[in-house]
Amino acid sequence: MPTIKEVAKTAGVSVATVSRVLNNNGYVGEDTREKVSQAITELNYKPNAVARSLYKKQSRTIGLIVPDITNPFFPELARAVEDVMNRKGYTVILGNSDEKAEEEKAYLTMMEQKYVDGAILATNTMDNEQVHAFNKPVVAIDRAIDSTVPTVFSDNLSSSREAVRHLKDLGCQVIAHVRGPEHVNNANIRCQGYIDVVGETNWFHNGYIVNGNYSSQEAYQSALTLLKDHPEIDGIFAGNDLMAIGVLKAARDLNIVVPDQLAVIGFDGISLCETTFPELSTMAQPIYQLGETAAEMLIDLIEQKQLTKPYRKYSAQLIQRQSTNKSLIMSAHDDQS
Amino acid sequence: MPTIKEVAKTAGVSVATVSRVLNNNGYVGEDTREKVSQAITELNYKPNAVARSLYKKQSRTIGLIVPDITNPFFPELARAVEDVMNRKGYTVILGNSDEKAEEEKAYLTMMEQKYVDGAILATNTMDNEQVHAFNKPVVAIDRAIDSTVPTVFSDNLSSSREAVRHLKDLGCQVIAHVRGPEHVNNANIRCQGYIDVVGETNWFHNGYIVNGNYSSQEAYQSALTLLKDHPEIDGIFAGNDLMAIGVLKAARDLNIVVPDQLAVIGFDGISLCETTFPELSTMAQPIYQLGETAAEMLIDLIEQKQLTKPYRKYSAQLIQRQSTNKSLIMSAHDDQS
DNA sequence: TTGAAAGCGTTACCAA
DNA sequence: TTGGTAACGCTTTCAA
Repeated sequence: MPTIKEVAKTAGVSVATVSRVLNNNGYVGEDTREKVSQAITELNYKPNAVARSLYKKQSRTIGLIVPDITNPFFPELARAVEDVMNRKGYTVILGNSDEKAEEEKAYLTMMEQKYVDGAILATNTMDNEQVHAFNKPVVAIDRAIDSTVPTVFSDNLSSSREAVRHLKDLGCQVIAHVRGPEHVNNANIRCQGYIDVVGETNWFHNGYIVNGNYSSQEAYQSALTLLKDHPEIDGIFAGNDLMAIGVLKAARDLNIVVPDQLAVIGFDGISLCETTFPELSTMAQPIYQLGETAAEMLIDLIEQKQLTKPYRKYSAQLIQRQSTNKSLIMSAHDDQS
Repeated sequence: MPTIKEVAKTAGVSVATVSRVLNNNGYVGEDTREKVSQAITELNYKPNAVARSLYKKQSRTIGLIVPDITNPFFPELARAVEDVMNRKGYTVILGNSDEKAEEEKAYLTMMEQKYVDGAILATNTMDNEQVHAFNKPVVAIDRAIDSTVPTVFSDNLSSSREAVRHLKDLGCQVIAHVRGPEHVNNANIRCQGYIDVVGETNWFHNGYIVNGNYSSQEAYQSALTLLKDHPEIDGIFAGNDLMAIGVLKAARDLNIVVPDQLAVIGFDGISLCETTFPELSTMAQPIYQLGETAAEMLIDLIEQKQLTKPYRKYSAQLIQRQSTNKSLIMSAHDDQS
């Protein structure tokens, strides 16, 4: 790879001049500019980004840390982030934290050492201390780290309420909840939304809340027990789609027909929902948009622009599919009669 | 962030000495080493990776280019790559190419400018010229770029044959194929595998091959037409799982019962297969392993170790689930009788 | 065993 | 309008 020096030499000018035409600043005579441009194309010169970074203390690189890219929620998010970053000339470093604090910490130090310009953290185990020790712009996705960290997230509370209300509207009498892990903030909020809607009913008790740890497998097991112990349940709100899929499986194994004996709704809006049978209703977060917004905010932060709104709350949208389809329930009843 | 200079100063030694203890090479007296270590921890010093890169012309960073991280095949691959890279102290840059040659080219030049140490290319549109212009170690995944580029891939030919043979063994009489895009190498090979097995049968003609472009949607449409036009079809081999899911949907819409009226098998082994109904049989590639191997090969290449085998072929494994489950077919017939 | 200094490829300041 | 040069933070050679 040719360096700026060689370009200067073949153009017969100094490196300073080459640098000027490269960055398009300072005065450069029209003819010299021409000579330099020629030399550049002739040598197929590409500026060395590392040398630039060293001097400028920035790298046009950002870090994206997710718990696990294998979790279907994150590829779409990552794609959105990468799309806007790429468009703006930034490069994305990807890290899987598995929600482990030490992993996240390791990524952050690595990023500092590499002069990363900022980071997007889609993670639930980062403490404020670490984030502030990381002395660069950060945007949190999906969870507020603390009030000083710009955040983009979904309105988990009202959306989960809406999900449960949807089940109610369908005519469900006894609605259970398969919740996510207790150490995950949004899981707690979604659970709260559920309680908000059904907590005061006369049938409600805590036994209707079981933990599925945001995992399809675990939700399957929990739902199996739950549905066996409580045949009266005719609606389930799962804290995410993965768990809802587990619930669907459990119902099938128990010969419980969804939606007519049991309505099921999930949360997140991952594309998996369309491949299940019956297709899964869900409170769909605008995943791509979340990622896009986070990326745009981070860039503004990096470029020292003022953020108009450091907190960006989106609401999830009810997508009704077969797993809570009333007309489907009706026709099923019709068939039986 | 403190620099090596400050460390040297507080330790009362030269930067050269600090560098020596940092890299653990050259002679350093026991007592000086101690002093330096103290200073390092005292200042919480972290070496500047960019400065290092500039000097060493390497960055402990590799690039991973995939067509689209949103395609369920790639998160697992990416995860595998990231896992081994992370373990070995490398950082992963992620790029989505959308199979566009110019995007890929742009990523490669960016990577050169950043002194990336090598790249893993999971892509189908890279021409040899570009790859060789990129003057760094490269490992291809899923497609041989050319014989000089180390590659890890699945044995698409024999695996697709096995898939079709599986359908035959089940007793399928007329087997169709929903193939992937024509410009994608492995799609052609998988199609060839299908032809190898059924091409000589008396019922076969080209109308039984339709294109689904590796997309669930398009496969759905194609399958709809195919199944309507050819009710005699009782087995479908789809070129990937996504398309198989589309086929499943089409069958459902046409009230064709899988597996007893129509057996369906996919290819890839993405986790989606377990969430469909009926659960999808597939030729499962060892996706994680492919990624792992590619990553390990790349590291060997970077560290100038001799590759024992520059071509690594894995065979996909038949995973039989409900969509081709014979006993299930049997019991279904029993039920009807 | 240690230090001085050159060099990695840029940018930006100061002079000319 | 241009060039010389210090500086970015590190590694390594050479000398001491």
